[in-house]
Amino acid sequence: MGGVVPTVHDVAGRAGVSVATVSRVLSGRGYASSRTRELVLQAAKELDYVPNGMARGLKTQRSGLIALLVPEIVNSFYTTVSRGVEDVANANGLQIIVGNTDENVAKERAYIELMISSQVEGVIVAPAGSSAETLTPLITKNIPTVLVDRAVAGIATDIVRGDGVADAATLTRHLLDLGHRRIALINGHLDTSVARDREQGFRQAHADAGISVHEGLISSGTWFIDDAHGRVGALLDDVKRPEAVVATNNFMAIGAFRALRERGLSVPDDVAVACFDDIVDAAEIDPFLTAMAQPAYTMGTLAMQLLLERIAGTNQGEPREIVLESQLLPRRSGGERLTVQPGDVTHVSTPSNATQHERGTVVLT
Amino acid sequence: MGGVVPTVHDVAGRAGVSVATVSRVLSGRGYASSRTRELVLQAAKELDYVPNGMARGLKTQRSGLIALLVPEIVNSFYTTVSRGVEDVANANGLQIIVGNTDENVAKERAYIELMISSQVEGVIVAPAGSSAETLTPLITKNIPTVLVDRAVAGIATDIVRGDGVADAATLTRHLLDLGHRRIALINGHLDTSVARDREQGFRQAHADAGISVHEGLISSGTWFIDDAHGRVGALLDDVKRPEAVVATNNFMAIGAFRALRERGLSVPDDVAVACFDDIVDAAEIDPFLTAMAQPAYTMGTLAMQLLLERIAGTNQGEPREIVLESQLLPRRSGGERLTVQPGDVTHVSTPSNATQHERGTVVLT
DNA sequence: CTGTTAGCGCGTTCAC
DNA sequence: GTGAACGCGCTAACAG
Repeated sequence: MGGVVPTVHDVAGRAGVSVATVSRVLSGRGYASSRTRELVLQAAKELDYVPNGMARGLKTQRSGLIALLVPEIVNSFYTTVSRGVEDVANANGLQIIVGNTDENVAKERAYIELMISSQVEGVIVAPAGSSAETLTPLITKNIPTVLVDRAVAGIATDIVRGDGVADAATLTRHLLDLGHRRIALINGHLDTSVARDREQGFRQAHADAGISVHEGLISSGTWFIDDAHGRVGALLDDVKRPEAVVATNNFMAIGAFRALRERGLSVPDDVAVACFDDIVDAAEIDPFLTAMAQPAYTMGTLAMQLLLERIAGTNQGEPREIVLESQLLPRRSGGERLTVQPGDVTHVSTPSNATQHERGTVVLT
Repeated sequence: MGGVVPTVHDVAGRAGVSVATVSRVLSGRGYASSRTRELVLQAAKELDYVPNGMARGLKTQRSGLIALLVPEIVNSFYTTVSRGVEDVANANGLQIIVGNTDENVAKERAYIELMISSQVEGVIVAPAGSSAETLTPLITKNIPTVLVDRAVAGIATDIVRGDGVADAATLTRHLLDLGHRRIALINGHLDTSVARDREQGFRQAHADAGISVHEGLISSGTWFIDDAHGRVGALLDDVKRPEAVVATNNFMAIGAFRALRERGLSVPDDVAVACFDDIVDAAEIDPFLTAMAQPAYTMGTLAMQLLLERIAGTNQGEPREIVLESQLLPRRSGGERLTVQPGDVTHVSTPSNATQHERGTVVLT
């Protein structure tokens, strides 16, 4: 049982050639007679030789690695984004390494250090905070960086995101149109651009409709289930409970459902619920939750494509911003009176492929 | 600005000391006067110095990296496993890099090469196939390896898995008890140990009850949504459709629901459905889908703990096998006549923590 | 077409 | 307490 990992020297010795020849044959670059080539390949296979990526990377200054930093890997929105990133990366001979920052700036900072240390060739990040400080090491070191989902003030890089203001306005208007008036907004951390944008859109839809928002029904906090659970619970225990709840991400909607279920309240009869980012798995089983679905997979693929151009140097221009359209998926939790017909596009298909509602128009800014 | 990544030399120059001193200070090993220490730290901070992991790894023969290979990263079962792995790894100063094999042996092989090349210190893998061949490079190179979820004949390593036979028997018995007789088994790839085990349990439950299985209702194929969708569809279009469908993973249940929805059939009135591996997000919104929930998070943490012992050399003994108990979550899709009370444990909580039903007894074999 | 050699950035002896 | 020098495994010049 081996135990010792073979190196180029071992292969060279076995094939009776020099290390340089081995390197040339295996990396495909440089000349080699078909006979020696054969010899080397044979020896490499016999030894089960795998090149040491560290040594190679140290020499070539290339790692073939792309870093992806997401705030919450168990959230299907981000797994779908990551599939998009991965598919494009792999198609271009790059591997991705995923870091889960847990919405935690300190963890994010640690990951960025690790990524720099790993000599990744580029980074795609959905930032946990609003501070540019965490990301600056990437900028000063000229490591190609692309943001997804969330913008950060003071960081001028390519970014692929949704239109938080417009999306929130659309979703809110949808609820207003359904007759709801006391609408709660369970928002994420105001540190993030999306949270601020979505609150703005929420207010705007009210203003446009000439309806005043209920300030007491607006709250912000973390993006997590538990936090939303607590906040919605408090609202429900109040004398005048909200008629509808808008959660600014899918996890917070789950928190809302938990609070409702605990109190024996039913959706949408007692309280309507709608949220951002579809929960595909749930919708597959029962298309119930009304959601503003961002094109997660497409976000990932586009972010990776932008990154590729930066890495290759194809594009050295000004930072680009791609704003993708979301799609309103009116189902039943909002109190819709629509009857869903079999075959209706009220749910999305396998997240490993671009989905129907992901044909959002690309708006370049 | 910058653009050039600083090295030990830059730090040394700025601090007016030698590279050796810089290395000693920053790695914490070796002596240094508090004055020079100060100088070095200062210079490093000013330059935003981050050590080159490749160079360091090349020298120390340590990467601080753990590889995790899963067949399908968008499947919540595996994301939950990966959270478990990550939490334990991080607590021990290790980072994980995740590879998505897509149930594809070739992709798995490529990833394993990459992982070896990356000099990972250990590997946790849910194998895509039944062949030991893909994994042997890890064994011959003495890279600590732990399997999760799926066993592979001929690979003698630590493994953490569920009890496929018992779990399938329990779930099947549950459906039989509810009165279903024509039960379809939509199985995954028989290449994998779990698929074989689950079929065995399915048959056993029938035998125990003195009821014969309907061979025409048993099928196997890939673990993917689309495949299950097609197979269930064919069954439904048959003259005598099944009364119940057991999907051997959560994704295949989704495929079943798709086929049912297309045909306007309702669950459980027209056809009952149950599956392996809970879909937590869906259950949070509505605890509907009856499932045999494996303790995914715990699987991840235990696998990582076993791996840590192998890496540290604490345990050099025989391969261990940890078999975790699953929990039957009888909800409504199976045709249960239970009325679910608010507060009932019919769903699980945040997957980033060990959940209630994950208190499975640990059975050591 | 092939072998010798230098050096990527770091940690680590060993002298001083 | 500190610096000079070597080598981890690999690739890229340069000779031959």
